[in-house]
Amino acid sequence: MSKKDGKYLTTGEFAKLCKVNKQTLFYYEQIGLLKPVMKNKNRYRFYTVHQLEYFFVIDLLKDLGMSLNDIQQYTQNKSPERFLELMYKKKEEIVKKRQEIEAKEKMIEAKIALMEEASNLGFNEITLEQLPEATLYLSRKIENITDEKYVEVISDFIEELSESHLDSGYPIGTITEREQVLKGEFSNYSYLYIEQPTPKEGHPYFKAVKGDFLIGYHVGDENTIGTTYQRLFSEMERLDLALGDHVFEEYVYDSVVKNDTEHYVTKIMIQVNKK
Amino acid sequence: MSKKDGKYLTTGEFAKLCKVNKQTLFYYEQIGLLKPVMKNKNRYRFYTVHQLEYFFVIDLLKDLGMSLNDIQQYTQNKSPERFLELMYKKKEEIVKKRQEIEAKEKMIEAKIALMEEASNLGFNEITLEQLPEATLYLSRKIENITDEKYVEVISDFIEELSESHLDSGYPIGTITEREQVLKGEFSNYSYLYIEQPTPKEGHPYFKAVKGDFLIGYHVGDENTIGTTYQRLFSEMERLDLALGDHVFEEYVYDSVVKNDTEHYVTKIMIQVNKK
DNA sequence: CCTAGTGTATATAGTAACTATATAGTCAAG
DNA sequence: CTTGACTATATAGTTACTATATACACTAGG
Repeated sequence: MSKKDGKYLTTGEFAKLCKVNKQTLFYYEQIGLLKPVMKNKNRYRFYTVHQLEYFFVIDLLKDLGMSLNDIQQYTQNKSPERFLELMYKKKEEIVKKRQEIEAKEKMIEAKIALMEEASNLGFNEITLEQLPEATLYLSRKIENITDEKYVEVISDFIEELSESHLDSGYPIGTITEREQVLKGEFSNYSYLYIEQPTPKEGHPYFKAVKGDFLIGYHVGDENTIGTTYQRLFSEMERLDLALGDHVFEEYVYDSVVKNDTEHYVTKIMIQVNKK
Repeated sequence: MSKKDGKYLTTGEFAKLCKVNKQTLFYYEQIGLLKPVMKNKNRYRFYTVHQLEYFFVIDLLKDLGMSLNDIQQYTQNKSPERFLELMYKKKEEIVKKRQEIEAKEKMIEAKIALMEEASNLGFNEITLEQLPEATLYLSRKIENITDEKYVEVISDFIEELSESHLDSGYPIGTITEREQVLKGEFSNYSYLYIEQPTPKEGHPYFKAVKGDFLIGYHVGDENTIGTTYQRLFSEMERLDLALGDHVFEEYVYDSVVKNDTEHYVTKIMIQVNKK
């Protein structure tokens, strides 16, 4: 074979360079997506290095969510203009995709941070802490709301988080106002919130929190959260503290982490004033 | 229904927030991945907001290439420690994935740049240009090589490009040395190369190119490239230029762009010296 | 020259993760 | 009391592989 003929790659060699199964190449040939440049008398397939570049573009488009069928459609009727057009479109898509990946990276970092914090905790301790300023993105008000409205608000809130890329990976928490807490309506929340470690411009509903908080953990189902509140109130009295404007609740472990509700942990942060 | 009961989301509502098909939730339930917290007497499913966070984590893990089965395995036997461990691993993976996306973004940019350049060209013109310094990553020497060796070198080269993240999206070009060109062996290349617009540290095989080049385009199959070389040689004589050390060839349009080999375009860059 | 071992081929069946379709029960609004 | 928008189950189809079974081809060693 001449040098020129030697440029051909067998199916196995080609598959290895493409990092795919040989069968995949048969499949691509079958659907008319990528045919070997030639076959010898024994029907052995031969590919070229140029086809490798072809494959890489197919792989790129596939990665960007294009179906093999759509890719095939494109290859049937291709031209430099159409290719350029396609690349412009895909450029936009990949930028979006990169941003999504970055968001997910932050989400993982947030989960790690939360887990590391939680692993150092004794959930029986009650502590008095001065919390630094934090930026919270709030939902619409949900106090005394009807069931349908509640679902609507939650839906809108979550929708908005993902649309505005505000989903930080931190858990969704709840804010209860002093008034409801005094009435013992611990689950009659006023707002949902999510913490934003790196606040973004142009979102009006942010609220900064800062001040003294009495912090405790409720282990178990939400039904029994009243008992933990009582423990916290006793401690408040002992420390001569008055109930502040808000109480914050956050899930520390969610269902992803533990199987059984008995081990669910809710972090309760009661805003307090020194008498 | 009390406020507490109102926290439940129907399958449709939940699916919408998850941005998936309702059927997908049925499927997840079937494989034991995500069960609604309760069903009413009519077997209507009800989900909670906490399950939404659960779903997001499933979605994250899925995105990072974990199979539903593996995710299910994990959820069967989960603990804060295991979750943290998983997150550490996934953090590494997502960083890698982000880098891949970034590489592909660059690849698209490179393709766009090449296409835009090509669209402004008349392929019949021959021009004399002074090319700026460019960084090329070279393969091992392939001059007078055997067929098997040739395939091996190409494979190693491509392997290395992807492994070292050197695949810039620019086409793989060839370098032919003066000696072979004089003998008329235009396809007896000495090296393969790929251009690196943003060179990286720590890769020894780079070679910078700079100087005067006579540039022309061959339209059509590689077999007939000799005629275009003759045209270029005539032009060299007319301009009183001497053949320099190397000739570079690059595919301008590859098979991704055009269907027919008759329209394949090879850019030929002949290094020249003024006599 | 024979044979073992690796490669190639085709044909067909199986898989994962949906996705669509058909059929039927539920429920609130007019 | 019916209409329309929901819910349910069951089952079949789809995409993009992936594995298996069977047979032919090629190369190197005894």
